[in-house]
Amino acid sequence: MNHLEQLRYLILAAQREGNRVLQQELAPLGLTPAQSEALRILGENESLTLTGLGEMLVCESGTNPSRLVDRLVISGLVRRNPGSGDRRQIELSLTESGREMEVRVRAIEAQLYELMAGALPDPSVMDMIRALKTITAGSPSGIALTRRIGSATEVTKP
Amino acid sequence: MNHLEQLRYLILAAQREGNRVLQQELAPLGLTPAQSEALRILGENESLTLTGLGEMLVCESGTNPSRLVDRLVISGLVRRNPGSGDRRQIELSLTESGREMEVRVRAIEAQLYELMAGALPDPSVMDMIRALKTITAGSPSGIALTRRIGSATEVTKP
DNA sequence: TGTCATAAGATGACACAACATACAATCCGA
DNA sequence: TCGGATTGTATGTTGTGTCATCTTATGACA
Repeated sequence: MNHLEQLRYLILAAQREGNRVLQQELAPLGLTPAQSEALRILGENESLTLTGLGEMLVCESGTNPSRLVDRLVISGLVRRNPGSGDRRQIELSLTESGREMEVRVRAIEAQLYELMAGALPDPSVMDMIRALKTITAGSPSGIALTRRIGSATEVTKP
Repeated sequence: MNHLEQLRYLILAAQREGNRVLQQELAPLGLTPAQSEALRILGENESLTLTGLGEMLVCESGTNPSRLVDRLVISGLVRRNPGSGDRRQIELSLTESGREMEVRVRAIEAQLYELMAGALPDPSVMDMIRALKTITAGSPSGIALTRRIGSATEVTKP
């Protein structure tokens, strides 16, 4: 098996493992990893539209996350508000319960990152980030992530 | 967004992007990436059982790939043979058409690896492999990959 | 040898993930 | 301003991906 093939499968395996761990921790909250990603994004961005959310989701990049939001609405974590202005749009916002859940999600993710920090030395992390950025540059998921990072730094800026 | 969070999403994005490219190339053959992985494994291992195949699949690690095989059988690429010995088992083998398809899949994967080679310098690949191995060590997908690499080297050995 | 735990495979259920299509609201150019 | 293109959302379809459960065959042990 050549090195690049091995790398491809290792990336798949790492993704699966991260998801598996996250899923185990999120299950008691009745959440899936995809739902938690949406919650985090909605926690950081006030009144996104459905398309706006879809453009920041790394999972489900490309299509609109209508059904993902359906389940969050059913769970009482998200509200669909009629768009101000354009009547085709909806504006998404976290409910009170959704905001509480988002805090718990953050704590669970922090646990995962501690686990990763224990397994990976810092410089190795920076190297991987650089390499993976070149791989994903220009791809739908890569663009989604860039948009998301962009919006996150906006929030932390003064 | 902290570095490990970014790494987690980059791994997800890289996996999605690899899948997307592969899917585009495989679609004309009527195959999905998961199906192509199974074909490749069955091409390298004679008369695996369903569980045996499942233990080498990085995608779908954990459960048995009964339904994945269903579709390959329907497409006429794989045969389910009654197990010799244990009557609960089935033994999987590629049909003639399956063997041809597996050759074409190999060519398509080779294209993808050329694409990756163009984007990633060699030492960076080796670094990532080392880092990702530590992340996936002991996980179901990581174990599946180890098993698969093990069986592949067996084949190329004298 | 009878019985009970275990293993292989199939299948039901639910949630993605990616494609396509449908429908209504908006936009834009003649 | 009218009519067609475009956009935002919803939904149908197919194929995973994961968990749970079922059936049958095997194995182990009293």
